[in-house]
Amino acid sequence: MSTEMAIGRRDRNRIRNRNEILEAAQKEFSKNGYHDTSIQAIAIRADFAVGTLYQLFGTKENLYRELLVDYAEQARVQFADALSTGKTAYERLVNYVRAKGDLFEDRIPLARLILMETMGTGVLFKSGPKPELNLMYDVWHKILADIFEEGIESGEFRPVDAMGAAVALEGMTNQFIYHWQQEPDTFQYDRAVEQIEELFLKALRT
Amino acid sequence: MSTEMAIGRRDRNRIRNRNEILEAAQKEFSKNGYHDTSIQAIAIRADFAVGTLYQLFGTKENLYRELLVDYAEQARVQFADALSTGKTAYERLVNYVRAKGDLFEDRIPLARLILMETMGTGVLFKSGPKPELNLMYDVWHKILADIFEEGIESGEFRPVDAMGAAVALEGMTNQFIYHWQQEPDTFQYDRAVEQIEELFLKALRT
Amino acid sequence: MSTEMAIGRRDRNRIRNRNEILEAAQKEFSKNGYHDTSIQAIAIRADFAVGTLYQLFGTKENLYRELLVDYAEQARVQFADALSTGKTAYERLVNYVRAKGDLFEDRIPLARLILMETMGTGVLFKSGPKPELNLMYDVWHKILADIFEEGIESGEFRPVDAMGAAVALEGMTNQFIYHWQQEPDTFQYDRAVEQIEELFLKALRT
Amino acid sequence: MSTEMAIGRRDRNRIRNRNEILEAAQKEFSKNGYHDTSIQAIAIRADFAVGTLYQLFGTKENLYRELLVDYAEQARVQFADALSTGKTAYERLVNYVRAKGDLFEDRIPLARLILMETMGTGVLFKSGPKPELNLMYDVWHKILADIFEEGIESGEFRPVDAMGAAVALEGMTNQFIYHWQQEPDTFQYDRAVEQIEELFLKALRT
DNA sequence: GATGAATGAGACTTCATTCAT
DNA sequence: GATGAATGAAGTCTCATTCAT
Repeated sequence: MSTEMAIGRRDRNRIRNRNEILEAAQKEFSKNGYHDTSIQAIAIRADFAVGTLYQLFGTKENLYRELLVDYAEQARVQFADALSTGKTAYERLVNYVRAKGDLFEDRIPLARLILMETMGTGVLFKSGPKPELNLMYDVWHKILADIFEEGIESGEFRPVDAMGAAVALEGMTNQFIYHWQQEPDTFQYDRAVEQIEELFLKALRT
Repeated sequence: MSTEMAIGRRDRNRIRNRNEILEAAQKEFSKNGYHDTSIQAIAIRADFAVGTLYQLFGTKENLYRELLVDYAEQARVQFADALSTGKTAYERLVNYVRAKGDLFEDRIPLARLILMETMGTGVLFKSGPKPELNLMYDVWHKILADIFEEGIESGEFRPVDAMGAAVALEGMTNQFIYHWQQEPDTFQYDRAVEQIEELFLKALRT
Repeated sequence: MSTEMAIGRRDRNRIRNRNEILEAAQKEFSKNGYHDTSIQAIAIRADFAVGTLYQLFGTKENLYRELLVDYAEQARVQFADALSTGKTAYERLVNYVRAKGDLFEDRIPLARLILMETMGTGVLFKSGPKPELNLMYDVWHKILADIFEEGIESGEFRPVDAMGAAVALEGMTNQFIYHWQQEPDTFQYDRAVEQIEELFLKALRT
Repeated sequence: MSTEMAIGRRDRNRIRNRNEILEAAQKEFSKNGYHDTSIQAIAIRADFAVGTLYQLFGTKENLYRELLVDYAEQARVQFADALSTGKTAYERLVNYVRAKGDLFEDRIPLARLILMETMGTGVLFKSGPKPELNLMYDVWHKILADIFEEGIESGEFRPVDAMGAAVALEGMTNQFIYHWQQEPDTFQYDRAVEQIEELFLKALRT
């Protein structure tokens, strides 16, 4: 009835295949990293022929990029949501930290890839600009800085450097997430949230 | 008479060659990362034959490992030094943060490699144990945690989770270093030190 | 009532499609040669699906063959026409040389393909017999030889080896055409015709 | 004793390998043409590993180019020799025609490649300038034209267009060589030489 | 001990061809 | 009849590693 229903079988198939391939790619790339993952391996896991991956994604690098961009978009949406939920800046930031943990929990295998790319050590960073992925670094810093700024202006926070606070918060969450990945049995992310509050956020309040 | 004096021309040569090769390897690996650096490229830059590299290091992976272990040892020494300088835990931690920045400043090209490896996304983390490099992650966390513990026991710091504080501090410094690498013109690491004090360390004091 | 009148819409469509595809194929093959032209590229230019091309032509090689055969037939007709126009053998041969130039002028992009194939270096010559294209080589030599023979028998030409004369004439025209393609700005084919007369044909006359 | 004796074993090996590979490449390329010959096939015939071919020649196209350039140089030398032997321009040209036949007889498999490239339908002509191979087309025309010019100036030949005569002669020889390749049992190149004299060269004389 | 030519497994990518819709 | 997504064999090229000199 709607225009969206006009999406044909062809297109639906295409999208389904695309997603299945991205799913397989995510698992393989996360396991061994970009260079030690072959297109063959992804194709086998996805149960498609190599040619199909190339028809849909063009190059290995592009498949990888699409994977991260897909994920970055999801993240952006969820984080924006978290950051707009809560009365105070403090609450919003806690929600963000929690959402970041949730995202990684849902898609644990992607965690290493994301950390790698956001830390600037990844594949995509080598070749020129990568506007799609800026979301993951610059823009996130900026968005967080805005929340800190808000809190400062409303008198909720001490007058600190908002961008510095944003960088610090990002660093902490990343490191806690990494720590959590390394020792999933003895460390829960819930404790990370608590500690970030305790060690950092509370101290910002006036 | 001592065994050390027994180092002959042979061994001295070997060591000199080893260092020249590691120097070249550092430059090449830092430029393009592990996978996009070939042994032949390193050999050319070092002005040795590939066979010589294989005689001294066995495999490409091992050459890379030795490089990082070398660096990790330097870092360990410098950090241990910084962490034992200063009267209070607070001062020692500030010295550590400063020393970390200095280390990266001295050897900027290695920075990406280190960040990559310490974030767990590097080559060496893939396969099995990597005790030498734990220095770079686990052990550092532990050493920092000990300092926080000291500060807590002496009443200098609030009774927080010491390991949590260590993780948080590592995360912050890494992120500031990364930020600094990205925007070397507008951001000085000195400001990072100040902000880490302002946002984090001061708030720990009783 | 006749079978020819029985050509229905179906068949007319089929022929129209066939021609559109051949047109596109000609452009693509001429641009990049046989091996560097893909069926998909032809399909896109012709605005048909690849499946349609395969339904009509079976294989890539066959599509190519049909293209050349089509062209060869056109050429045969035009050359036969030229060779039967003119009172003397001399005139007929001049007409032929002119017609050959005209043909290449009309369909310049095909020129390289034809030269390639007639020089025996093309795709179709590789595998076994290729009777359709003999038109383009053996048969042409023979037809020309017949004209020379006629001229000799009628006393118009000296008693030379007719086949040798035919081969020589073909070689000259091909080389002039090639020369002309290489330097279209400074060399006109009209001059080629004059020179072939001057250097070769006139000398044959008694 | 001479400096040439200073060529070491290494270099001698390298040159021998190079030649063996070129030999194998010549056979394979001549059999199936550039595109239908794989580096694998050449490597197997030459009894080297693929990597060795790549170490010595860089790319497939370059291996092919070297092959033709090597050959072109041989040809240039032999033709220059033939063209400088003989008292009259007529004799020199006959010597050239004969030398051309000899060259092709010695290295029959290369004939198709050479014709293909000199006719401008080959692989190397697609991508920009190819100065090395100009020897095979432009320069040869020019050199021949100079001989005709000489003959004209000395009064030995009629005052015809020298470049036209050169083009005509090249075309004839090429076509006779091709004809000869096609029917090696019934047609000897000796007859080609005679006929070129009879049909073309003699008629130029005053 | 040093050398570097030789190796060959394996990676990415293309594209002629098929076949279910 | 027409479509074009899917296929997978095959090709080019790289590079870690070896070993005869």
